[in-house]
Amino acid sequence: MIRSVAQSPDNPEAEAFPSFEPAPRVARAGHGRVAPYLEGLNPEQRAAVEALDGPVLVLAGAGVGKTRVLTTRIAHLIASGRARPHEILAVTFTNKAAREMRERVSLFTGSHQGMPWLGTFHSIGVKILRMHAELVGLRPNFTILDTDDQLRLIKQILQAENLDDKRWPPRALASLIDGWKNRGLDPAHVSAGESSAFAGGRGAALYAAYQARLKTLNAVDFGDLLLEALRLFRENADVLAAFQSRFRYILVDEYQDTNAVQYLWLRLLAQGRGNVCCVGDDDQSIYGWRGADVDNILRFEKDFPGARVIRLERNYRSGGHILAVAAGLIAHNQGRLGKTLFTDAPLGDRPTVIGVWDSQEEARVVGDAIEDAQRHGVSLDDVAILVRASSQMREFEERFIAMGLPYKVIGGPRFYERAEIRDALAYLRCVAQPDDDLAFERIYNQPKRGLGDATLAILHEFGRRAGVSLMRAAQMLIETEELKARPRQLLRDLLLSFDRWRKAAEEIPHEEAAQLVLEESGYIDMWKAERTPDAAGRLDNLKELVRSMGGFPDLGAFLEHVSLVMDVESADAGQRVSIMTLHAAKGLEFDLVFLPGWEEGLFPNQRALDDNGRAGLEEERRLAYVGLTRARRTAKIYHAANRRMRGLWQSSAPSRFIDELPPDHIAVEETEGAAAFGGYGVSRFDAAGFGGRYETPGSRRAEVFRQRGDGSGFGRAAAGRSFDGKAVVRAAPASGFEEGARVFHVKFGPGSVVSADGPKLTIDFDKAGRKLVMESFVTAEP
DNA sequence: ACCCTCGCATTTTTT
DNA sequence: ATGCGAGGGT
Repeated sequence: MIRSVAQSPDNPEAEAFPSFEPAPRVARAGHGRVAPYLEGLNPEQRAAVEALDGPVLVLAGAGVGKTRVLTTRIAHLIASGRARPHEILAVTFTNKAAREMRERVSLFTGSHQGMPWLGTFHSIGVKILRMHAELVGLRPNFTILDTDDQLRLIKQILQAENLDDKRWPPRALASLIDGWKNRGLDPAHVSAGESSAFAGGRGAALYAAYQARLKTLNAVDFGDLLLEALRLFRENADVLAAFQSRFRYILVDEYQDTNAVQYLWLRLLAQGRGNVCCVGDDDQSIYGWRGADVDNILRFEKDFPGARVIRLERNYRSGGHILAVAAGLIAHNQGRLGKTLFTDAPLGDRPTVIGVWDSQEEARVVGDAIEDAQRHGVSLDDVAILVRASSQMREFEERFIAMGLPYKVIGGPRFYERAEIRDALAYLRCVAQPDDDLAFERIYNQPKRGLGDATLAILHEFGRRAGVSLMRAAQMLIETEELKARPRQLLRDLLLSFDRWRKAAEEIPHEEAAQLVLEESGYIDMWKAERTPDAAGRLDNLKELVRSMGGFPDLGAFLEHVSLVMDVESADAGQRVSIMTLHAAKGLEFDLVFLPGWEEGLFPNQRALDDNGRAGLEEERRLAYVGLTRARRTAKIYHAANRRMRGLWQSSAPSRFIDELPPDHIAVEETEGAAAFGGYGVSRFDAAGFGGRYETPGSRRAEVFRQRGDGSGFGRAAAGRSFDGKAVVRAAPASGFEEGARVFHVKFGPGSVVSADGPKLTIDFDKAGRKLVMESFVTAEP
């Protein structure tokens, strides 16, 4: 609810966030005076900072100063003498969040005092596993496989089992294993029922084979970083006890995103001192599809009896209308902890719902709106387009290129996932860890050096029987007659090179060694010789890779960083509009937010509904909530009556979420294209005998669902009103017009057809000039 | 070893 | 539509 609309001059967030410098001096708390870092917190924030002991759940809605509370809490723990930095465990999900927290904590504590146990779940998992690797059957220098390696390994296992990879795709097994690991299941605990989901009941056995293979490779995948850490604690009470007493205080960020393993792992640790503080927002739980379990946060008070729950509901980001709309929408979800954002800020702009004719018009009007905002002094950096699916991005990109509007796409393919970077890293891995078979396989004939599958098969076979890695197998085989002369020589050359590179790595700075490896191996030359347009970019990436190694003490540290971080910070110059998915937008904020594609099927996404029923719908709704709450000043929602999906045009109904927005807080607009259609086009259809159905979005949706006959559970009456007459949805009549045909358009008058593209006609109108119009608006000239 | 064609899927993504 | 991967042909 909007509690007050008076403008507050002392918005603590607005003042304290951008200007943290100079770093507040850490004063001793508890001398009667309030420690300076506590000043400027609102009462709830302050309660969340000061409730140090016992379990605490901080329900932090969007834009309530969550990060500030977390970092201040850490500062308070240290300043009050409750814990020293190395006695605090602070976990986040993303590297970005960890980095941000580390930076802000260091402003309080002074940069010399690091927080060794502040990091992502995975990085902390690695750290703990390296300390006790042997207890889970690994050597301390184990390698961390990325998804690519993981998949290739699974492929090999399926091949060894003679499974048809058409029928049983490796990807499917990979995601099953991933899911099992997310839920804390090792192969022995996978139920027969679940196991039957793959290769006729062999799922669990294949999982076991995969785990065994990882162990022989001395490797772990991402899931293991959590699962093995859990196993370590479960099977070694002494190790667990040591960590329980080490971590006097535990903080968890984004608790709503935790999965089962993370939860179990945390719970074990928290059972020690009991000082666990989880911060999260059940309304922003949008990662259920990758194992996050909202129930963890919903169950917190049960899991941790006597837990204190603190709600942060004072929002410092958005105007009152935006918050009211977001609140009205999310209120349609059941199973929430319940929390309503409010603000002292003015009501501000009403979120606008805009109906457009099709996705091209959508891109056009969004582009125009951005240019308009730009003219009014809005920086492009403060503008974002948040889409449900990345396939929606293309149309915006095309339009923005055409109009010369600078943009950036957030969350495309990541740096360390590029093929050339993976290849280069594979070389470095082979240098650092000669037994890294997956790395060796990747580069042993890359660039082409005449070593083919046949030789590799021999190495595999020999290595397997001798129980040694591929590199060692190669070393042994070049001494014998097993291999034909030519491959033997080629292999010998390669091994000699690696010996040389390893020596170099010890003697010269590692980035120079890396450069040497990439040059001498012919890898750089391979790309230089390639004359495809993207080769230059790849060479740049390789340069960037080598350059980025400079910041690390040695090759091993660099490789560890890479496997955990998987991305580099990119510095980009100039103002740009951001285009990203709603998922990628979580945690960000913009003055002006565009939310296109609010149509049934796309958003809420049909697949989410089909796969997960009401839970899926509610997660979609949370996604909508996340999108709306990104906006500081203005949110614009679009729905198109027609959209090209998978190559063909489909008509679509406005999203049910639009009906759920509180009508008093939104504004409704429609563009000419949509208006003409819904407006006086209808009577023409009637006259023309098309039997034009005049429908509300709601009735149309009802019909769509009736036809579909699904049971996804959307019987609930729409809470809002519908926007009558705004978007009539109809399939385009089938008949066509010949090129050159004389036609009459309700708005543009007479003209001649130039060309047709499906239901869209390009027409030279006698008076209005050339226009692209929908066929359904024209009739043959009388 | 390379190229071409065919078939297939196509929500969201971190570590 | 489009792009990616596998498989087959040259």
